[in-house]
Amino acid sequence: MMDQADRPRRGRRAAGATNALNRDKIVLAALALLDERGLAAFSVRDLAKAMGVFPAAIYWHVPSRNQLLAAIVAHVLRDLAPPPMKDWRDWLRALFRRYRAAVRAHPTIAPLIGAQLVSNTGLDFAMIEAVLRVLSGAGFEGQRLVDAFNVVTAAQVGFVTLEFAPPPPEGADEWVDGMRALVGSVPAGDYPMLAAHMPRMHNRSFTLRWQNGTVVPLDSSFEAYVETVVAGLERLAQRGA
Amino acid sequence: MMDQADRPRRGRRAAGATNALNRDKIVLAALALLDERGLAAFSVRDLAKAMGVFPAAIYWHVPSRNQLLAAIVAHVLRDLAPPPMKDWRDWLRALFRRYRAAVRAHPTIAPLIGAQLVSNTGLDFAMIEAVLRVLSGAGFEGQRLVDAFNVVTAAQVGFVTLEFAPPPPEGADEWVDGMRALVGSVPAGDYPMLAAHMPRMHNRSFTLRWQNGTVVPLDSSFEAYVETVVAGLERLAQRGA
DNA sequence: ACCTGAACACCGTTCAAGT
DNA sequence: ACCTGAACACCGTTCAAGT
Repeated sequence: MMDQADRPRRGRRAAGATNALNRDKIVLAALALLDERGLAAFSVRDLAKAMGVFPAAIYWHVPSRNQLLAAIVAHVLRDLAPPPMKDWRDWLRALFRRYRAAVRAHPTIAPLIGAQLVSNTGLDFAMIEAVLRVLSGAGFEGQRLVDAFNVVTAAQVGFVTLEFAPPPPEGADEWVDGMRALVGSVPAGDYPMLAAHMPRMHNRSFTLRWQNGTVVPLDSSFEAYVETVVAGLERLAQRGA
Repeated sequence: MMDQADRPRRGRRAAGATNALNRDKIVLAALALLDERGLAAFSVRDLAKAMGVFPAAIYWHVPSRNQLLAAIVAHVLRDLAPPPMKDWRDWLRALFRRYRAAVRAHPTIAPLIGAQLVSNTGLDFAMIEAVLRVLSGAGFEGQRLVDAFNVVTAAQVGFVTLEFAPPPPEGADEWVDGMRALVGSVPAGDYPMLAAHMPRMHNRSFTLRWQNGTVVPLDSSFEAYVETVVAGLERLAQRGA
């Protein structure tokens, strides 16, 4: 959205000066730092240190920490649109799986996705167009098409955001132990369903786990989620005017 | 999960000393501050100031800022389980709508929901049991029941997290203007579907808006989302063994 | 144009000391 | 038991100054 990096470059920096700072390098270095240490530990100052530069240097290329994080998210989520397919259901399935794979490759960004309206640095017109076309092919029109677009976007984000929600800071063993104990101490009298299914649920379902999707992926649940959304949209399309 | 507030109270504080600090009062004051100024502006120090106390006083009742935020989320999301209903579809619809209403009442907490695994301060066994029972009544069993539980949990969070994602800090008028301009400048030749539907989408669909759900609620899309998930689960239940 | 060096106005959290 | 007062080790961001 037009920042310093878009200004014309008339500098006389020689072609060999490959160690110059720029926005892309900053984004990549920041992403590497995030992958390594997590979001909670990420700071512009540490990023500057890692790049061998003063903190203020970062701010010549990037307007703020928040916008930097938005740019990182946009980078991780670029090129998600699947190639054209015959069946719109398959295309949506592919989209959801690609999205999950992208976040899984950089799971520390998961909480950033719903964190800001500003994630539009991408504002991927091609992506939106592709989703609209596919949903149109499924039979949606007018406001119902717009609603279906919003459904797809929300569905894309929902499961994955939760699956890769960050665990407590390392060394919080008390929390892990407490969580295990709590989950292991469900009174079967009061909660028979929960007690009966606990072997399958403990550390393997939302709100009953102490590790996130990087350690314990919820593959079968994710596939059920994808099928739910696809089947639901199919039904919604049939109901249409 | 057992913190200072759970210790036995043997103090001789008189019954009239109603201005004493405690965990509940801190949670409520913090929530009020969040509602007022937003998450980005929230600090423990400001909270202490607002309560007429030194920052360190907060830390006698609450172990950390993060745990305080988790407690706030748990408070906002308490008592979400709808009363028993004849039709499991109606029960799920009611759950999703109640969840949205709860977040809508305190929208600044939206980004916190997927932000931590530690939101378990609640760990609402009753809620989990209710969802399991309802889904069991719908025909899910075993691992498929667990998957369906995860689908419901993820679906609950997905749309609402996006709908109420925080806007950029106030005074960022350049961003709003830029966003408007960008959304208004879609080349119809390259993106015909997008251009055709722009009147319905601009500021009213994800990634093409500059205000969030507190200002522009996406009611019809949310209802479509709910129907999608319910219909999808219905289909999934029928497919079952 | 791009970066240094230093400063400003904050943070969350800890800890000895008071009562 | 509960809070004060002060300190520690950080932050994001700005800005004059250098090259």
